[in-house]
Amino acid sequence: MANFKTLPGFREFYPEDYAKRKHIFQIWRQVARRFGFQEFDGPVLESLELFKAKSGDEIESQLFCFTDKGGREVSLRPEMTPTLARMVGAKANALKRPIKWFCLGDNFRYEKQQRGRLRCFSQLNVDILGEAGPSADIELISLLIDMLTSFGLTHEDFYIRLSDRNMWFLYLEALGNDEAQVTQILGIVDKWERLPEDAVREKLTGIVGDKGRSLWEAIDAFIKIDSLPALRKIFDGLNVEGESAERLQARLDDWSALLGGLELMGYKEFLQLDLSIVRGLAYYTGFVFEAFDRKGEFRALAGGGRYDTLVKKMGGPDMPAVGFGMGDVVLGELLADRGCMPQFVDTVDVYAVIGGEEERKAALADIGSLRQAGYSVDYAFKNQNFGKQFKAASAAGARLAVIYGSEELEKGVVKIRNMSDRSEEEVPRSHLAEAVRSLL
RNA sequence: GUGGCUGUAGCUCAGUUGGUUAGAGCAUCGGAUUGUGAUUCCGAGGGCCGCGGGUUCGAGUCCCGUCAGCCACCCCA
Repeated sequence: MANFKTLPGFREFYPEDYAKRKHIFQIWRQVARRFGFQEFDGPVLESLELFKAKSGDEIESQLFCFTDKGGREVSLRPEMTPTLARMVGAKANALKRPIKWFCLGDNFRYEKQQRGRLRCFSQLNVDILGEAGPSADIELISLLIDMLTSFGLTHEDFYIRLSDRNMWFLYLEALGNDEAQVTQILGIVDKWERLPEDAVREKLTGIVGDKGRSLWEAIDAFIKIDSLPALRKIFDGLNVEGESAERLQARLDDWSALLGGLELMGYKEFLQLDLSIVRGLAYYTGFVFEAFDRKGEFRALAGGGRYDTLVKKMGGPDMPAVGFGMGDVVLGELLADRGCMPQFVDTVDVYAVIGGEEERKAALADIGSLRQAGYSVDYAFKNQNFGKQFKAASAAGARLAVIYGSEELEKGVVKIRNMSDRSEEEVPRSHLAEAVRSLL
């Protein structure tokens, strides 16, 4: 026995834990459907190449991958996006736009586990494909906020940090950097807070030479921007002209639309413009966002953004896309911390309290009927005194106890006890189902 | 993958400078209690002290290794 432990990073769900996960899944599904998204799923096991194609060869060290019996290099899925991109790409011409899909399933990453990070976790993915404008981003971010508030969280518990890789490109190119340099610089921006300042300056100098010093100042100023007016202002100081000026203006208009739309929907207090978010891997192409708890005690709750070029890269047609992922692990920790987790495992409607062996016959007959009528009913397998049975009824969360005592059965009745207010009434056994229905 | 800390019952923890058969509370089960959810009382089960090796007359205790967990890195799709 003692030798058969769960593998590191894999969880077992005892009923109490399962109830918590089920609660999370229920809200995820409920809100996604409220927003008109359709649920899909793909294979848990895919070819290793699929994930390498999206993220590069280096990803292999973090994949739960192996060679199968047919000699195929395969991997448990670390995320849904490549599968989604393939599925959408394969039927792109037949699918109604916009494509609004979500998926809920287990994902696997071969990493050393820590709090908030396991090797197997459930993740919700929500994506909109086929819409390039900010309406899709608005829809997705409002869905994310609505989902978190549906768990009982408020703007005092979490917020969304909004950023934009496009804006970074416009800014850094206006400062005279080419595309390759910008990509490298964004890799440093991602680590801006975590690396010591000297190390950051050194890396910048490595990319742009003597301009490293002024570039550091410029990036530091850009990261500190926390409002749209401040963003406009910083570009005023740079003489952006011609085609770049047009792209800049269009992008600023997108920002107005995004923030304006989310404010109209009542989500202003959840939003924070924060350009320090660029998100690690380089396939994000526009708005990016992450949800965090306000106190900063936990890892990111959710993260996502635009990936307008990925579907094509994965073999499909040109297809703008935006999506986010949210795992059950960090969310579950935050919900528990804020008292937003359900207290009880599944409960029953009725608990039958049985006086003895003779009474059991009548009870079993009625229990069968009640169950067929759709009520959940539980009862003790062995004869026990009433006190124990009421205790068990209470522990089972029963709303009603139906009492089968010799006195009642002689009169052809049973006693129904309302477990919450302890009131009791006698009803004829022939009318039990109706009585239960009216009391529940 | 690297480093630090921690492993005793299902849970929370005691366990003396190394010394007899490893304890408590909670939880579980049984009983007091075959007509009502509380309280109380009595009792029971439950441990290769993470695992392996070493030192010693003797190891839960000291040493080494290993595994697992936590924390910080790396990474975070």
